[in-house]
Amino acid sequence: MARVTGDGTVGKALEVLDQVAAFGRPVRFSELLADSNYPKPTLYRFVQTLTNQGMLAYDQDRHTYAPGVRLVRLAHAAWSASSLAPVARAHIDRLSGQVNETVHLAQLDNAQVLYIDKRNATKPIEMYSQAGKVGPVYCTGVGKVMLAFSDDAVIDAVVAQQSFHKFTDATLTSGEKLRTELADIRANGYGFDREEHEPGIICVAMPILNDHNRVLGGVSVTSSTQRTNLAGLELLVPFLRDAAQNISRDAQNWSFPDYAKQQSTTGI
Amino acid sequence: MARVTGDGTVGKALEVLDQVAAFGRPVRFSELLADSNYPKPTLYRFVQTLTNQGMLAYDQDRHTYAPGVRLVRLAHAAWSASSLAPVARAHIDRLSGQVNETVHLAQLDNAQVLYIDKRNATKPIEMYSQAGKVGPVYCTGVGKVMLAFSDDAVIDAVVAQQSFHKFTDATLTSGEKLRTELADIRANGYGFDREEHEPGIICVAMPILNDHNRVLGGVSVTSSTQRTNLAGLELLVPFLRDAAQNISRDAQNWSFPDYAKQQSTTGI
DNA sequence: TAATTGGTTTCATTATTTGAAACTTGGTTT
DNA sequence: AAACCAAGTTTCAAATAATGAAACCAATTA
Repeated sequence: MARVTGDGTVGKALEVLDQVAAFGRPVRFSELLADSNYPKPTLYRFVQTLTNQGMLAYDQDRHTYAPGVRLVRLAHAAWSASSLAPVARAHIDRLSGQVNETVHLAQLDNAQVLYIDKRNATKPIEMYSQAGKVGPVYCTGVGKVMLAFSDDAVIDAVVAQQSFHKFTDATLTSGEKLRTELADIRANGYGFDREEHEPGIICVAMPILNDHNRVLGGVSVTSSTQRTNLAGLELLVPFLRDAAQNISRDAQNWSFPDYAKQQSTTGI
Repeated sequence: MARVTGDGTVGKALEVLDQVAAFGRPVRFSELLADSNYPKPTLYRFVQTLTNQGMLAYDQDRHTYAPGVRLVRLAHAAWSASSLAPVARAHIDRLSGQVNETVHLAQLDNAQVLYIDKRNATKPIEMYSQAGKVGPVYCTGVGKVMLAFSDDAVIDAVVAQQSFHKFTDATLTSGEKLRTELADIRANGYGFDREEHEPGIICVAMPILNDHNRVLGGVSVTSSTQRTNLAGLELLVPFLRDAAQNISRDAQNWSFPDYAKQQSTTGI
């Protein structure tokens, strides 16, 4: 369930891919090697293969590797086929208008929160710069609500992988405290971020569940202690619930039937 | 150089990943199998591995596979580290304002044009729906200019992989014609799309070259025959050239020095 | 010119992948 | 309910690919 390093060669190669991505900048082979468990020729071949495959891009002038553009194409597919984003778009827009605050749509990726879409009440959308970002599970609203409604096995695995870094005074700093919070969230049906990640930043979050109560994702409304408070955010729960239910419904109705529109006209 | 199916197990697994992505919707295992060269257990294990790794997402209720969210995270890294987009952003914005037409930023991915960023003069940006899209090399402005300035080996490989589907009356329908056009483009320094992909849609495109004359990407300004004509677009070449040169300069200066800003504050 | 660093190739050993066949599971038909 | 069927999963010996120590090459640097 949780990602296991080492299903075969493929797993190792993808590990290397993650490693390159983690640098956040072009890296030289020697830097990767210094940072790697693999012996030189092994790492070398992985990097070669990934480059051949377009998953890494090699800069001949600088002798550096960076995540390749093939990923962008694949992500486009991921974003439009697998994620909730396209289905949720209209509902996120609507919610954003109703609450006039920042709205996030997220899914779980391994033991992390992955932000899939975002509406910033004021500024225009800066999608690619935000979608794809990851955050911690244990101290974000969406993270906690998604985890709260996951299977026990997933909860165990994810809790075990949290760092519990103390971002603020309110950060939950142990698996115990997190589990207590998760129970509260299950009881309530929604959850808060009480300045646990960033001082002054609060949010209310709602899980998106399918008919079998499986977690599809989460939505949240974020604000600051200057603009409102937890009680104020709680007033927005009905809007959040509506959005979550609508997204869930659409996500489930969508699926199979219509793929006539597979390839739209180029439009580019 | 060009992507070769079958560097080892990793190549095969990524091939399967592409296959799933190509469906553009969640697929069942049996559909993949019907569409695959691999025997059942082999394909099965690839799909398992990719799912374990988060590169595919399995829907337990529908028994379907779709590109996984891990790709979105990796693509975020790709987009911000490898692609020109972040560096080019400001220049694309500026160009868009100057010409008041749709502007595209693209790179080559294998034998395809991959759109990395876009500015739509009028409507607000719809990034995710556009960035990540792919188009043909032989009948788009950016495709042709990027190819024109590529190494001979790349040209040979890419030309060999083009379908030369006749989209319009103006579409170049053979490798010969394309090569002639590429020579013209090299002589001129820029190129056009003369309604070759879609009737009524024209564009002027400029390659983005580094100091060693290697192709980093391409920029283009698109319009319609209703709004202007090729001569009109040609007037915009100076703006395009400026943008391309500025992007190139920034792309080369950027790189190593500054990665203090590695992890920005959460900002989410 | 020697030494060093960064990158690439070789090759025998080792471990993994492979796929035909057999099996299980869940759903459908009679 | 029994028989059937299709979809998905596991087994296991043979075939293949991955591994990494060592050696090699190519630029720099001392």
